[in-house]
Amino acid sequence: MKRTSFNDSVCPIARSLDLIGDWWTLLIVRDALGGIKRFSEFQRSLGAAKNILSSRLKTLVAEGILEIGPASDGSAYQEYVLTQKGKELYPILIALGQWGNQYLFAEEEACSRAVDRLNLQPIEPIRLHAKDGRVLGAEDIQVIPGNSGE
Amino acid sequence: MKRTSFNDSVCPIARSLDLIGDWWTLLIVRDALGGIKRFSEFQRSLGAAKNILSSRLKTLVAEGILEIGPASDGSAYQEYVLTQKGKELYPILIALGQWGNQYLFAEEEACSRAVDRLNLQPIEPIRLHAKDGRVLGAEDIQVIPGNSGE
DNA sequence: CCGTATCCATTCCGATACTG
DNA sequence: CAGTATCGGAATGGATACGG
Repeated sequence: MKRTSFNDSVCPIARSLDLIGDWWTLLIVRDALGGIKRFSEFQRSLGAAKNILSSRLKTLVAEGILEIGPASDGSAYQEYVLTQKGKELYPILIALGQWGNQYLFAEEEACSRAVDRLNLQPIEPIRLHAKDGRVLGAEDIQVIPGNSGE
Repeated sequence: MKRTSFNDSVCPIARSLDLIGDWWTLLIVRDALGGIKRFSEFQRSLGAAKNILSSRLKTLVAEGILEIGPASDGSAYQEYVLTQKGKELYPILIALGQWGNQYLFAEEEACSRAVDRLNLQPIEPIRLHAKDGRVLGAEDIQVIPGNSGE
């Protein structure tokens, strides 16, 4: 039996998780956002085996999150760059990072973080806004099912 | 060999993914945010087997994302409610939902969505802000490593 | 109704060896 | 350097049966 797939679920969260909800893919995207482009760089940064890195990159390309381009430096090899669709995953990564930073690290534990490139200042915590500008907390949000509850 | 664990990584994204980066847990949190509390309700909503639901709930409780309380209705059974730590996962879910909604659904395909509870209006797209108030896009963000690149 | 225990198929992950 | 091929072990996921 296979894992149940969510790609025909009416819930966009479920459908997203079906694509990127595994342990490696979002880390690959994280590194790609950080400017990593080459196979060996991914491998070194992630510490993943080559075969699984290869397969993940392949599916990411197939899904239109990464695309393969010619190497920017002289070398004859390809490189992997994010598409627009892939770049737009960054709020998810930042949200994960902020949550992890808050709940999974000790006070002054060494910890990488995403910052404003311009001045290297930390990014403001994510806030969700309503149409009228109110800030929305967890209790202010409700889920309207598309059809079924799933 | 086991999966490599990221819980001692210096990257908060990796550490978060180590906890919640699997296919079921975030969906459980999604349902919990939607007000689901009982075992059978989770099971019906998720369509997951009882044993795997049971194990996921157990680890979520162990991690302090859910906690077990007495049933609010008359019944003698327990129920699972989100802790603060668990509730604060909602930006991640919303980010996933917004991304999925934009890139994984056809124009007018039926699709569940999270809305402002007060007036059932859609939530504004997530924007990241710098300390000085600028809106930050994917290119405006940089990752500063804690120690190693991982 | 709320889970736990067991079983089996599938998948995943990591190491290694190999090709161009 | 950039992958592919293969292999064994581990964990996962699902169905079912069982106990409180």
